[in-house]
Amino acid sequence: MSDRKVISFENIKIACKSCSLVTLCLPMGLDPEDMDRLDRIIKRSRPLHRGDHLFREGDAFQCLYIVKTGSVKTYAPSEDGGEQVLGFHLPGELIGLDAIENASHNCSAKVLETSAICEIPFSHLEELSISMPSLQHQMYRLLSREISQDESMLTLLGKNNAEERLAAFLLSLSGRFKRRGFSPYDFYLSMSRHEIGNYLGLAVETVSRLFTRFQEEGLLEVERKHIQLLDLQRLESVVKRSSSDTNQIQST
Amino acid sequence: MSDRKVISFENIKIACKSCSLVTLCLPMGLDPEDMDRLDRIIKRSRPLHRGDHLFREGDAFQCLYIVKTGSVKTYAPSEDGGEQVLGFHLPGELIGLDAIENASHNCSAKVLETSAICEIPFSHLEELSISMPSLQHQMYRLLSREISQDESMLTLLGKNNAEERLAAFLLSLSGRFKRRGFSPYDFYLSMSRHEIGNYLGLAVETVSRLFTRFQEEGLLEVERKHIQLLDLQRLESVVKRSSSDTNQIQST
DNA sequence: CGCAATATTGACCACTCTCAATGAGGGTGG
DNA sequence: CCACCCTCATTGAGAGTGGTCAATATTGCG
Repeated sequence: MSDRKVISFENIKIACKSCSLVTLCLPMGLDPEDMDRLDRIIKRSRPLHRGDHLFREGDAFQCLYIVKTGSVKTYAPSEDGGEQVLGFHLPGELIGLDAIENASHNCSAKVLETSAICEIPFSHLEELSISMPSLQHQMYRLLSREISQDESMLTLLGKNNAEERLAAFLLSLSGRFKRRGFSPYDFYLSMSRHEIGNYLGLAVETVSRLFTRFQEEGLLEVERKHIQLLDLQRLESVVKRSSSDTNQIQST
Repeated sequence: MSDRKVISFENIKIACKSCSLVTLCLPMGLDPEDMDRLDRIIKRSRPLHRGDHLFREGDAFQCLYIVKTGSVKTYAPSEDGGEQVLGFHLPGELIGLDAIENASHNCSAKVLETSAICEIPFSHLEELSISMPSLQHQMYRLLSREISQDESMLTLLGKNNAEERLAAFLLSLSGRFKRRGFSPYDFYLSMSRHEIGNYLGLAVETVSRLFTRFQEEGLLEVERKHIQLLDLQRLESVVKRSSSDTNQIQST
């Protein structure tokens, strides 16, 4: 968040690519030449603005996307105009993995604020991964991680009450900002209360009330989109606390 | 699928393998030789019994598993003895994809009834996929499908009420049985009411009441574990109906 | 400046959970 | 083979969390 200033398209392009490389390669031991091959298939896109779509449900699947700056939400639209928010994607995060199976997107992706996004043509990536076992392995890992994340989200929605969900959500954002070198305590929510509620399976009003309550309890300070987490530890205890569920299944 | 009768271990082994091959290769155009290479890394396991674990949370990740006969549940245990059921796995379905990332399982898998399960050592599979692009592609697809499925589950938990969840659950089972050649109308639930409720984020009592109500409404007939779906169409309409949610987010 | 979208707050209500009691199977041991 | 026990399932009554509806800020944008 600090001193990064996007000056020209060329800068975006360079910054964008290196960011994507980090996401795709971090734990791999790629030699420089492979790195370069990978780099060459990553395309920058022009800066996108609030409301722009990366893709819509039903679009043919061409590319994976990596957020360089800004943020993106993915959501599943329903016939009647409603939607289920599936995720919020911050810098460094990959979008579109759920589209590989039927070669068409089954959710839509919309940018929440002015964002720089890299595109990676999947066919190229796949081809490249044939001759780069470490890239193939990394792809397996990225796909697998997505599954794990969805599973913990299932647990959140299945077992946790409203306050636990919101606390977990804030801690998730906090951790992801931290990992990317931003402040884990002080950040801006690029999504609306409505979208937060939708994502967490809660009504807007519930989200709003909880923000107020958390603030009263000294857990955080929130004003509009700006939020400061004052007590991460206590926030964590909110998540874990009432997981004292009676929903235990006896083994046989 | 029809006349397959498992008589001996040797038969199990053969049936088991071919089943796994179907799962792994169905949409691929594998030549016989590749098919054979793939076949050779698939291992049968001895028949497992109700309550046996395929793996537990924290176990080192070695194998993927494919259900040949029977059924398996995966679940995320929590410290306090509770758990979140993540899925029920029927014949032909793959288990363990979420473990690739950190090479250790982050959920447990327990068989619900006497079951035949195939093991596929992931390291072998991965190695094989290096020289078999179509296998690699199929792996990407399988992983991607898992993500899609989890996402639609997120929508179910986030937006749908109890009756919609149970109806969707039953229809999911129905469809999966049908695809495997079993009756989509008449089957046995190998999981308890408790486990169904846990999976759907509902209390046991709610599940029980809903079964009763669905029965009163003529949607189905249920006795203990045996269930007959009498009106798939009406069941579908139960799922779709009250998705007339007001939780719509205006585009900007 | 005014309208529209977003947030907040309150009152009320409903869906589902919790608690509790009863009933029905299924397995084990006498 | 039956009795007993334990788990699982069902049903009822009451309570609580969170949703719905509605009114009122507040903000942002044209």
